[in-house]
Amino acid sequence: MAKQTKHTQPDLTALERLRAVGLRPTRQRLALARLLFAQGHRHVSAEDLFKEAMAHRIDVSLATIYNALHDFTAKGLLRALSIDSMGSYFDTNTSEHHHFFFEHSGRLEDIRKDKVRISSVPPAPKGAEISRVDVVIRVKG
Amino acid sequence: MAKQTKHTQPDLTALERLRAVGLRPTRQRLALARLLFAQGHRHVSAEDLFKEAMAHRIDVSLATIYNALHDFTAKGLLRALSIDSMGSYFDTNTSEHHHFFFEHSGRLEDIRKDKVRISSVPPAPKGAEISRVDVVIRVKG
DNA sequence: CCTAAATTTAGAATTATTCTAGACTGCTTG
DNA sequence: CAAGCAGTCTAGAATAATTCTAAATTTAGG
Repeated sequence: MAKQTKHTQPDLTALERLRAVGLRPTRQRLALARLLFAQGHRHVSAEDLFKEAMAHRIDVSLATIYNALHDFTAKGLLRALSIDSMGSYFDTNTSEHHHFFFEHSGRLEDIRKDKVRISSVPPAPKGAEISRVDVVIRVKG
Repeated sequence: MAKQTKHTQPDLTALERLRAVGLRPTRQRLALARLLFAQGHRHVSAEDLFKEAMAHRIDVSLATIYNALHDFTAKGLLRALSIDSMGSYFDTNTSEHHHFFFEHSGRLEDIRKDKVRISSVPPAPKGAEISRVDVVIRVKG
């Protein structure tokens, strides 16, 4: 129970996480980071996080939620997802992985990278470089 | 030049397409279908199509553009895409295929199905059924 | 033609997100 | 530790994409 990959560091405190990426550990960023990374991996929208913060009596504005989500994403603490229209989601799992998307509920579920084998992809168009391959398995039912 | 798959029927008129899926061929649906399916496969936003219609002196409201895009999608004439946040796109290619997504420009490019080989996917969660597997290859540069 | 049901439309309303400008705060320095 | 500045936070206005509403129009059928 000591092994950690580059992308899974459950033991880091919110403060350590912010310091590690060079984000100033302000009161609100610390509080939000604690909410986001306390539990296992999650997919949250700005509104979700805002409500959660309110429930925890954390006084933070919606604008700050957006700022923090974007800052965290820019620094690699989160990964932005946009699978269905209307609304972005942020994934606390920044490691390489894929998703199930439940069409009726809009819910997302992680799929471990090794569960999907992509044995061939086309070469990147000239001048371009592949930055990521995202697989979304849409399910109904 | 006679072969056609279920999903590629370049010779159909707009009228035939609408009739085939049971949509009433109104003046505006016909005009929009002509714009959408005249040329090769495309990725258009509501705003794109609206501007294109205006350029062609087609008098249609933006609300109707949205209605038509959604109706066409529901009937399988289009496929909805949402890869980056802000803005949905509609793909005139409804056959099984994937996409390149150019991160800096936001442009999409189709990838033929056979160019991507997915040799294993996880089983659908119990009670669910896989409806589609979407692969997006994000490229930068 | 006449009617009923479907469609279109202008404009208001919603929703998600970003922007603005001023107030506040964390960090560095003296 | 006080001072100051850059970075951050916030309320509220502003934008942008999309949906809704209710009325006017059009299509399909007899």
